[in-house]
Formats: sequence, structure tokens, C-alpha cells
Amino acid sequence: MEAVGNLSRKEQVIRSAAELFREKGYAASSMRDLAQKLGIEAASLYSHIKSKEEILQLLCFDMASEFRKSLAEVEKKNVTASEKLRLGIIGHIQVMAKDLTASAVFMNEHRHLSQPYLRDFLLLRINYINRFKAIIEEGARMGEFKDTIDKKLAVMTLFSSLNWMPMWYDPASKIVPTELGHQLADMLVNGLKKN
Amino acid sequence: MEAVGNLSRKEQVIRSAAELFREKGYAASSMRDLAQKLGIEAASLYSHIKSKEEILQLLCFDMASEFRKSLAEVEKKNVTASEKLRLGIIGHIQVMAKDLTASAVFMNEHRHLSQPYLRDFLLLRINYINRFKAIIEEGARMGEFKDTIDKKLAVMTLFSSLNWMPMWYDPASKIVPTELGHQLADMLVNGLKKN
DNA sequence: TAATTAATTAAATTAGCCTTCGATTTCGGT
DNA sequence: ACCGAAATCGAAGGCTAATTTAATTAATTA
Repeated sequence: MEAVGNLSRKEQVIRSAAELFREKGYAASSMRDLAQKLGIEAASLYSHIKSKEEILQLLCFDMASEFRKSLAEVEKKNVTASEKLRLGIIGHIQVMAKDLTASAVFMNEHRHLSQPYLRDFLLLRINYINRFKAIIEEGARMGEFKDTIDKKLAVMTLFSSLNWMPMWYDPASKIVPTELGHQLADMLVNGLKKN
Repeated sequence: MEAVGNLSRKEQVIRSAAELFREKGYAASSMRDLAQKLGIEAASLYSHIKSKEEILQLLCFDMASEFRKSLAEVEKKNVTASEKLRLGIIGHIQVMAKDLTASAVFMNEHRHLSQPYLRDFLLLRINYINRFKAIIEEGARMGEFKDTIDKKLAVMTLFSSLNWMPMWYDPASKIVPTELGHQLADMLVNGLKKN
């Protein structure tokens, strides 16, 4: 078997699993459900993946890697904190938009990872959040943002807004991801700005 | 048995279940887990509740009812759209703060309701969202808010921010729910305002 | 064509699940 | 001390779960 058509069989399995996990949740999704989606028997899945959880691991850590790449690019730039925040938000949205299904799984199902994967995942996540928090703190120091606002509250509100996007955004909608990113950045960054 | 101490046995069951569902998710929580939390056998639970799902129903619809009550109060007031939105946000936060555990379950686990409960739940929810959307549209009409912003985007961003609060807010924190509501309302309403 | 590899399957394993049932214990009120 | 209701339990029924194993078919390579 080679990478026929577009997707290898393994990739097909993972993609179908992502859809299933998003719809029903990881714990409520059975390997039989998944097999049925692909028109094969549950046992056949195990030629392509090691376990149900391996699928979840691949989905979660691949998304995490994309997010980190995007943020690293933004951090390099030499711009104001407001602008850096804007770019970070737009980047985050674009990464999600590339795979809304995996994004939804990443966000809602990561807790079903077993140790030590769960711990690793949460460490990546807290690191990502803290880097956004650092940008907000810089903005406050530089006088761009109000300093009356609690920084943890600000960054958590930001991520809440971003992370729920895959739940309601319709890729067939008139508003394209880039435009969505800009509007979101407008709302969220302006909410932080002075005056 | 009467309403001894503070909580009836049934209320204890429901409260413990809420904690369990929040931690592990509904599908991954077993009735044995729940029984163990209470120091009894799984079979004993069925003297207090009809089924596992009944617990979820009670949690979800009780929260829904609280949210609706809060919003109805706000809608009565004769104030600007901005102020109405602020009050709506603060009310929503306060309802959640009264029971963070149930709020988290309400938000993340409602999809495991079976029909027709799921349908009813979603109808309540869309109604609630639309009433917030109406406030935002009023604000745009009255010139309080930018009209460049997509209304669906605005209201979804709002709810995303609000609904994730139970996931990160620490009730032992210095910032009290009322203050939290005010700060959140500041960030989110200012993000919508003109200029 | 023959050999090798990939993909699939049926069947079995092991384990857990929710729920029901009948019997038993607990306990406040009389 | 006794009654009745509430609470609990042990055992079992009936399912469904993830995964392993051994055997079979399909596809590719040489």
C-alpha cells in the first residue's frame, strides 16, 4: 500500500476518528462505530493504528505542534504588543481553520489522554497560554492596554473565545477565516485597549 | 428520611455526579465510580434516581432555568443596549458562580442527553443566545456598537468567553464573581463599542 | 508465476457497563 | 418494642467495549 489517492489508509482512519470524536466525544465513540464509518470490521483498524488512544494522541499533539509553530513565527516579529497580539490571534484562528474537526477534538477530548501523555499535553498548553499572557503583560507595561484588568482573566477570556470557534464556525459561511481572525482580533484587542 | 443536615440523599447523589461528570465526562463516568464516591454500592443509587441520564437531565435543565430567569430580569430594565448587555453578562456569570460544577457539566456534557431531551435543551439554548443577539443588534441600531462586526460572531465570542469561565475560575481566588462579571463585561462590551 | 507484504476478517478474550430484583438492614416515630 | 418507610446490598442479566489471535484474501514486487 502506498499513499494512494490522497490519503493513506491510516490517515483515513484518523480523519474519520476525528469526525466521530467530535460528534459523540471520545469516550462515547466505539471502535465499531469507527470501523463502520470506514466500511470495515473493528479488528481491521488495528492494522493501521495501535490503539484507540493512539488516535487521540496523534490528533492532539499534531494540533499542538501547529499552534506552537504559528506562535513562534509571531514572537519573532518586532512590533507593538497590540499588533503581536493581533497576529497571534489571527495565526491561532488560521491553524484551527485548517482542520476544524481536529481542533474541536484537541480542545474537548484531550482530557481522555492517559498519563504521561496528558501531563505532557497540559505542559505544552500552559506554555502556549503563558506566552500569550506575556504579550498582554508587555502591552500593559507599555501603556497600550489598561492595567486595571486581571491578566489571567484577559488571557483566559481570549482563549475561550478562540477555542470555541470550531463549535460554531461554518466553513461554508460568507466570512472567511482570515476575515474572521481580523474581526475577532478587533473585538478582543480593543476590549483590552485604554479608553 | 428527611432533608437531613443540609442535603437530601438525592441531592448528594446529584452533586457528587456533577463533580464526577465534570472531571471525567459523562460517558467516562460509571455508576460504580459514583457509588464509590458516596461510599455505597451502585445498585443503591437507583433508590434515589431513575437512571444515569436522569441525573444529567436534572443538572442541565436546572441550570438552563436559572439562566433564563436571570436574563428575563435584565430584559425588563429600561436601559441602553450597552448597559443591558453588561447586566446580562454579569447575571450569566453570577448564575454560573453559584454552581461552577453544574455549569461545567451543563456546558460540556449536554450533548449526551437522549432525545427528546436533547432537542428541548438545544431549543432553550438557541432561544437564550438569540435574546442576547437581539440586544447586540439593538446596540448596533442605536449607534452604540460598531456595525462592521458580524452579529453572530459577536454573540458567539461572547458566549465562548462566558461559558469557559467554570473551567479556569478558581472560587478561592481574590477576584470575586461580581468583580469578575464587571471586568468581563468591560472587556467584551468595550470590544464592541465604536472607536 | 512465485514470493512477499498489506489488508481484512471471524472468533474469542477479557473486562466493564447500566440496570433490575428480592432480600435485608437502618431508623425515626408511636 | 414494634411498624413502615427509606436505604442499602449481593447477585445476576444482558449488553457492549477494546483488543488479540490465527487464518484468509488482495495487492505488489521480483
